[in-house]
Amino acid sequence: MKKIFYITTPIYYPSGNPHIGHCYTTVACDAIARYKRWQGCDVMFSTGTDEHGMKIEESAKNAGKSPQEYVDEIAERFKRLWGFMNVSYDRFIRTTDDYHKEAVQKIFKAIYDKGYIYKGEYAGKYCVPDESFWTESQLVGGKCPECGRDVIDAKEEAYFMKMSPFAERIEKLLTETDYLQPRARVNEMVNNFIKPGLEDLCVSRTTFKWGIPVPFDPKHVVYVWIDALSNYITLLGYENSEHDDMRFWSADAEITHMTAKDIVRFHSIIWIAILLALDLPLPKRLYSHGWFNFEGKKMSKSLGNVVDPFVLGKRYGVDSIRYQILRDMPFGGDVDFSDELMLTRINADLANDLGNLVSRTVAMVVKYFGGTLPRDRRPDEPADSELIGLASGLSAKTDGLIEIPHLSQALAEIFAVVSRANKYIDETAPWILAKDEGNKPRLASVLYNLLETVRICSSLLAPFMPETMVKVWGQIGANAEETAYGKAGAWGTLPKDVSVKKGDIIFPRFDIEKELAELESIYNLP
RNA sequence: CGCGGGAUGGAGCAGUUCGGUAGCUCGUCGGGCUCAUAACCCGAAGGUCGUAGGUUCAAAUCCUGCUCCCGCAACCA
Repeated sequence: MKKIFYITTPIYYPSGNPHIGHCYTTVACDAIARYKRWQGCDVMFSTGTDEHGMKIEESAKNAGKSPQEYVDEIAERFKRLWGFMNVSYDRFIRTTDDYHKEAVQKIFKAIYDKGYIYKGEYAGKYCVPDESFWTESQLVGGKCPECGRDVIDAKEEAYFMKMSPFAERIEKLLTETDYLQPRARVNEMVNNFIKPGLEDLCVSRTTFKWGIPVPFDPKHVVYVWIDALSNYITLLGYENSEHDDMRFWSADAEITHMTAKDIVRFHSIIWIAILLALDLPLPKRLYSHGWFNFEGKKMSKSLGNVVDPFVLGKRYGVDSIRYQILRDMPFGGDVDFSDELMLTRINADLANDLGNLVSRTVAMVVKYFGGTLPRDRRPDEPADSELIGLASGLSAKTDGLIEIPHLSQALAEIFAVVSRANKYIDETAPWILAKDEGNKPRLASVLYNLLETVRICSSLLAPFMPETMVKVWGQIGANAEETAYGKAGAWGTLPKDVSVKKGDIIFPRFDIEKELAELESIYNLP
């Protein structure tokens, strides 16, 4: 039976335009989803937008639009970006989708009927003119963060979900399994939230209307938790007839959530409580990655340093951007993003190492053999064995790293082999072999070994850079069958008399100084 | 004493679990090569691993104090 694999991005809050951070999470999921499909798994890859709440209501009002018009526009922008970035999601959920709203009401009711939800009072700081509740930590200098005026202590009726029945099982999941990755976050969650005692969770509000009404008490709307987190199951068909894919949320499914570190709490505590309340299986892994900081500072719109993925993708190529963000985001921590770092990475790895390797290999097959290798061969065990060993053992390594998922390291392993291949060219010096007709069989072996190495590396890179790797295959004469998962570890897959085809430069090299100046002027446009 | 993470050659990072000659990429300098995208290959310089102590035959790694940076602190990917 095929392995069932489900991977999710968070559903993004469309209070602004999507940026490089959204791109990272989504492209990482995309690479994993593509890799899993390539391995032959039954894959579901989901993303979407979280469209309810007070902020949306307000942003819409400020823009002079209805909330629905407003979110329609922004959801469209997210979809456009994912299309542009070649994100192969299977399903895009919007929390304003009818089937989702219907299912959330049923979920809310179900948890209520089990006795886990009760009516109580929400106490907080209230700004009278803005009609908004704030938490202590949201206040700016003790004042309303929106308008800067004084706030008062106030209470409102609200529904709460009990957390204590689940605390022990949540703690066990975090401390005794590999669910939450990286491990360092486990302490953060346990020490900050579980040890002090989980507070019951406010799951409804009455101060705004833009949300899903509580079915048995419609002056309340369902607050973010049950609404947004449930997307992971409603999009599979839970409590609705729109979809029928609950096999992805079964005990047989390998369920992976990917999020940035800021929403770890929601996925490691609240979401687990909801699932336990519903008696549903628990996901296998929550991978939380760090942030992109822009030259040391956190990205934010107010600092004006939000990186626009459309600009970068158009200028440098979508695959190059995909590669750079996945390669430079290490496991766990934050990373500094800068245009210079990005261009350096693209030049060094993609243009100089990989692109140039393809280019020089293909050029030699054309130059020395007219584009088609002869069948006569002379292998040389000692000289070839290291390269062949590394290349044919590569997929076993990346398989393991994708599993964890250490994407940056997986890419590093692949590029170590690319580098080894470049070195192999120097060691074997094909241009010298070419001078002696008697060495032609040896020369053919060398070039074949290079083509095979490129075939394996490009197959493994295809989930990360889907568009350009197809171009590579066109040049080295590889077809779909030869780049299949089963052939990634099989040396000698290309036909002996393989034909290559020279093509355009796959990854052009950029003049960094010039590009930095150009980008500067683009970003400084009014 | 709210919780957690970090500080490693000019830049960006790995190594810290379980102590044993300090590693990678970029940059710099020198050399090689000419198949290739001014690419590729080889070599070199450059670090008292934030700081002060402690444990040990031996500490980037373990322990203690301190300094600085960052995140979280109940809706920021």
